[in-house]
Amino acid sequence: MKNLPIDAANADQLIHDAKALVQTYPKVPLTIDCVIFGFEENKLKILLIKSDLELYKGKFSLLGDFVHDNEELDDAAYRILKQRTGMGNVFLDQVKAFGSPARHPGGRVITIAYCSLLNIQHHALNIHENDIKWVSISSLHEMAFDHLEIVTACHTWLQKRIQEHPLGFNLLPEKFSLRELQNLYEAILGITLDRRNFRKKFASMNLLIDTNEMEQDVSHRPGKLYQFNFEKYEKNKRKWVGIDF
Amino acid sequence: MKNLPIDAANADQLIHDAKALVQTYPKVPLTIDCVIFGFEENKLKILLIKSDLELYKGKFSLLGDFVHDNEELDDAAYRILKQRTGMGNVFLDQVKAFGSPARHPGGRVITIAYCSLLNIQHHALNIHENDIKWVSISSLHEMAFDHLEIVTACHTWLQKRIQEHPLGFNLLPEKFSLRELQNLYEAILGITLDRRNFRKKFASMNLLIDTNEMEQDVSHRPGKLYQFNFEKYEKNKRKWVGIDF
DNA sequence: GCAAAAGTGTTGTCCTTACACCCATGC
DNA sequence: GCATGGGTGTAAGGACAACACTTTTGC
Repeated sequence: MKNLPIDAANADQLIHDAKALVQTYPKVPLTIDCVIFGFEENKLKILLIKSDLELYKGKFSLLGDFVHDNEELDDAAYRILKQRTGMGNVFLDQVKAFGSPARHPGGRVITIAYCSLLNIQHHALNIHENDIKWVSISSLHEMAFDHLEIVTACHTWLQKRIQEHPLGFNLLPEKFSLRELQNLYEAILGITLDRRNFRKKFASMNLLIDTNEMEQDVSHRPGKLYQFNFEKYEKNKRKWVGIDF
Repeated sequence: MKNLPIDAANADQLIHDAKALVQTYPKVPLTIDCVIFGFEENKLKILLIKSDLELYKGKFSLLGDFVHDNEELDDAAYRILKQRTGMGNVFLDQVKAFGSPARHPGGRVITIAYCSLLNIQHHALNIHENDIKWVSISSLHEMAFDHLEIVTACHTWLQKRIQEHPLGFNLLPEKFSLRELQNLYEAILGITLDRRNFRKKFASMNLLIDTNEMEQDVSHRPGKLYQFNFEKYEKNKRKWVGIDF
């Protein structure tokens, strides 16, 4: 189907009409909240800040901000992440919108939750502010607003995604041992895995590059260090078909 | 951690402060768009309306509306669905928020896409309006706004979900033949499946109830009709662990 | 009797699971 | 030499993929 060309004056009029229409729409405040995951001491952690709202004094809150005018949602999430951590080029994905009318005591605020994964030990990571902390997810029982619900949703999302996509490597140093990788999976999924089968599984994928380096400063036999072959993974992504529920 | 009780006057003050804060937040229009899937003539279809915006005259648009004050997002999606189809108690799930500044020609409008599955032949389905149509998803190449992108995201979402959860039954009559079920999977996934393996797969799940009824009015050997055992499924949901990418 | 789809089983391959012992290193 | 975790192989069972013929019904 081809449309006839619309002359410029008419197009202007139509856009003017569209703008007038949008003016009549009700408006709500819109924020982004980032659930920033890290992995440290074999624990899954999130980057949190003490709530700046007096009403939630002492409680932890997610890192968030409004979405600016003319800013893409993804860009807003990146901006928040960069402002708070100093790191760019980080894994980030939208998870879910939360918009319960009562979720903010000051009136309705819609928030879109983004999930981010980064390596806590990364050199570029740069957390100035005093009251920003890495908090173990298992120790979180209370948070400001509905942020515990948001964290739970993101954790569930992560548990699922990490089994289907090689996200977990974003939480590890560039070079890591198989033990670290397994600890990561066990921490996120909350289960224990058979070591031999775990190693066989990753060996059979042929997506780990042997760096010919070994762990340093460990008080036992050092393990080999690997890198994940993102390039190869991208080329051979599996087409996933299999009914299973 | 226990907090000391806060006296009522102080609490009022804090809430007042919170409200004052939220007043300062920038606001944007917020809508919900519903991608309503149906299955008819062995094709996956979506319920669409001709755009009411002059600028997109003749193009199809998703069914959407603003979110009302004090309305849960999920409730808003249900409201839109009910208004347009007459059906309640329908599968509905949030898929993704779309908020590109340029997605609406009249200015920034955030929309949250919801995905719904219903049975086109269901008696309660009640579509009055003339310009609302079931459109085959494979015939969609152009839509108003960014709605084609939204539809694509929902289709991808559905392809994934239908393999992991028994959603597909929402698109079929209560009683259905295995052939219909297979056609549904093939249409949604865009692949062909081995008939014997497909039947074996569902037989081994033990989640189909044999109704002892047969297809009527078919010009060949009639097939058995089954119902899905939602109750049993809910009881025995599999705990899904398996790294695979 | 013919067209059209229903219904059914077997085999080989692959993946997953369960499980136990020796090895390298630091102390 | 001992503690700690690294590294490896095998066998059994289960799931999946490939594949062809007979049966029932409408016309």
